[in-house]
Amino acid sequence: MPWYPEGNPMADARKGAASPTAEELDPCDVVRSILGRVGDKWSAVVMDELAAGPRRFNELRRLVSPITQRVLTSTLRALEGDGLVTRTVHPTIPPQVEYALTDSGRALHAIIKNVAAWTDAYLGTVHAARSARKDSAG
Amino acid sequence: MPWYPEGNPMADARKGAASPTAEELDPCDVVRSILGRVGDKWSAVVMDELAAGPRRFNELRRLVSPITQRVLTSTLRALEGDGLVTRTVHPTIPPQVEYALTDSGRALHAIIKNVAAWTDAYLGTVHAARSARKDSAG
DNA sequence: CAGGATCCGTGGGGATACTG
DNA sequence: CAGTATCCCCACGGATCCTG
Repeated sequence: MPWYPEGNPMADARKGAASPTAEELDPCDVVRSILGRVGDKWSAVVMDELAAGPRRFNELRRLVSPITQRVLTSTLRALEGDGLVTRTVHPTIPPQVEYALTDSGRALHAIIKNVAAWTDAYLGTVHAARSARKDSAG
Repeated sequence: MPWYPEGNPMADARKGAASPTAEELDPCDVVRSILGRVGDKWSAVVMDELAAGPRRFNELRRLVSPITQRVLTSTLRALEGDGLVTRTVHPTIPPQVEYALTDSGRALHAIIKNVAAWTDAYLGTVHAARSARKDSAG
């Protein structure tokens, strides 16, 4: 039994098109959006850094290296929007904002680590396949 | 210890920019590319269908519903290029092509199912976070 | 049946400048 | 410090037509 819709997977789940009442919301769409989230360019890296403990914005910016400030912001907003990270503002001067993983974020991060383990196990297979592809392509 | 590079994650790993000699290839880049793969719009769905058994092209096309032929082709090529699925051509008339998961593909699919399980467990959390976001936005 | 070739719109993401 | 605002590029994905 598939976890994705028969007719229109994902659709505009990330835009919240029809705003269903949570119980009507298809888990399939959520799975797809979550896969898309951890599959985007930086979310997984950010989560992995946050797994070590709460971090501040520019701290993350440095840890996640060549990420742009604009992209880091939108990445964090997206993660926050799915309840994977929390954003805590300390009203000091200068402002201090701390980002941290939630329980769900931590659980999802564990799965990401499984992908890392998978890569460790199948690195040879992947590389062989890529080489073969390169081989037949010229 | 992070599974991604400090300086330049992903980079152009998917293009095979410098064609490293397999041992020099950073596993980190591979993790990112794999996450990107299962995070794209259709790969996970295709793999889930293939998990039930080998399928032919147009068979998949119907199962994965509104996917375009062009996109299904490129998705399958990408999966094949990473050694996640095999493509077997039977020289009949009309031509018959069968796609199937490899061992690594099956293992990766298992992880994807974990994400589905995660979603099942945290669906409420995710929805609550999304509602809250919607709440403060509108 | 299983694609290849072509055209095109959308938006993810990079660079840069500015602000409370 | 922690963002917001703008501009821009191009890869992803959709639509359509054509073929061995």
